[in-house]
Amino acid sequence: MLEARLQQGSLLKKIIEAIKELVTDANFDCNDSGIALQAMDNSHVALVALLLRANAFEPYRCDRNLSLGISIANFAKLLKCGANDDTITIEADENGDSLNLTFENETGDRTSQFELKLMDIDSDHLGIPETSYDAVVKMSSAEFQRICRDLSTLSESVTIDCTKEGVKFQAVGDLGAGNITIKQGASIDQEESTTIDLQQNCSLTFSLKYLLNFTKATPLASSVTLSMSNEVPLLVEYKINEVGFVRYYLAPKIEE
Amino acid sequence: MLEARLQQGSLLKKIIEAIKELVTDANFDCNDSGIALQAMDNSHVALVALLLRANAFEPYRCDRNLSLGISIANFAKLLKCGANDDTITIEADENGDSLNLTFENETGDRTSQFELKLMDIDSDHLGIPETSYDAVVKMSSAEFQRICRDLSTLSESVTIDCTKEGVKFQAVGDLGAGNITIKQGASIDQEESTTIDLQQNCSLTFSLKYLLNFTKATPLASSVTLSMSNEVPLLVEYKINEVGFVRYYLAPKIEE
DNA sequence: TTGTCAGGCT
DNA sequence: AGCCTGACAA
Repeated sequence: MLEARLQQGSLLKKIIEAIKELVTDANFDCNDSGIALQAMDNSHVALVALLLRANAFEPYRCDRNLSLGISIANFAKLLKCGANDDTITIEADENGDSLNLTFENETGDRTSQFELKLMDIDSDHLGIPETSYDAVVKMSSAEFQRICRDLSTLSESVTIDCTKEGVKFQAVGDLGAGNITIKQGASIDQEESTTIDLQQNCSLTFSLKYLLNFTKATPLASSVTLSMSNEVPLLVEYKINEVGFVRYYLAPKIEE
Repeated sequence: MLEARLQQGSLLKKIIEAIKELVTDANFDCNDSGIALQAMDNSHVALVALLLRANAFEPYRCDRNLSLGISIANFAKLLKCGANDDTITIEADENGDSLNLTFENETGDRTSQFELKLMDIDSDHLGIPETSYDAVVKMSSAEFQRICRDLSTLSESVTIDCTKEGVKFQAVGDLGAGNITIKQGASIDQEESTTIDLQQNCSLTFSLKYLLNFTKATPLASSVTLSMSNEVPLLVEYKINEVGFVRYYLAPKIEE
């Protein structure tokens, strides 16, 4: 039996929007500490990890571990049936063949209930090692999105170089070439300011199509963290205040 | 060697937006007095002339005359990679096979560089005679845009009549007919006020498709000047404060 | 390629 | 506050 009530329903909507393009079906693993999801994207190139801590909900109740196989696309459809400032409650009972969604508006004079059929999903549960990275860049999520969007007009892929001076995004294409350099900590605004935690310079190349996809999570956080080591998958993390995170992993393109 | 730095980058973006629909490739002629462009539109019906004076830039440096063959479409793409309040620097070196674009944000913690490949373009350099016109109408650019937009729902072409009383725009089409008359000096606001400098009444008919295209320059100036003489191409001019102008020329339709 | 939706600008 | 442009999904 799971019961989880989320005051800020828009949060769940945004989270599902942030992953639905990449993952069509996935297991939501629920236990008393919260709800987690881990899944390879449809083309088995990227990996998505999501955590919603129990204390994000009020109340939160989960008697025993449950793995809810959810069609993300259908879940997203049902979530659109709730208004942004509705409270959302999700419930699953013991037999676990369906998920109940309840929307309540602020004044409490409207209640909507939806039932989502659950499915059996083979979980390719990859253990993700908690690595330490050579470079950890924290920057404005909007700026990261803008950079990915701009550079994708030039090329399919971007090379990210991290040095003490800053982080440089480069793309080369038919109509020309472009690079964008962000210096560390120049901005005064704390949230917007870029910080670079550098153990070692690194240079990696990634598919812009995937990065652009990751930036669907931009509405969830004002900043994003890019963690890199040479020849190791990039970690792109959006921390959601007091709630949890959405993380994306993407392997670098290998130099030929 | 050309180096030109424009504080208000949005200006260049707007200028290119104002001409890109008409002209896909054109030579930018640079000398020590500034940057100029003259080109027939793709269908060789209209003519576009652009001037950016050297003093619009700070600094401006152009050692020797250069003719930069630019794909306007690609230039526009790269310009979109800069934010509106970025400073833009354009540079071209001696061999002139590429143009460098640099964007810097206000705080200076982000620098973006883009390289645009140049091309060889045959310039059909038409000398434009500095005529004196029978009627010169200065009016609100927004109002002119609105008139063109409204009348193009009625017809393909508009007839403009200038008399002492004012300027009348007429269109006749299948669903009916319409005309809009602007009287001289009706508005109090100086910039918005319409003035008509009339030597002789005139009446000319133009393609609305082209006029509508010219009004892409509306964001560049609050007023527009229409200069007309019977059976002579119309001159539509947007003066850009302290910077230069965008001019469009369009031959009238001939009465059958 | 078209229609819908969100964000930015005037 | 309204209009317009750009982005995103079907």
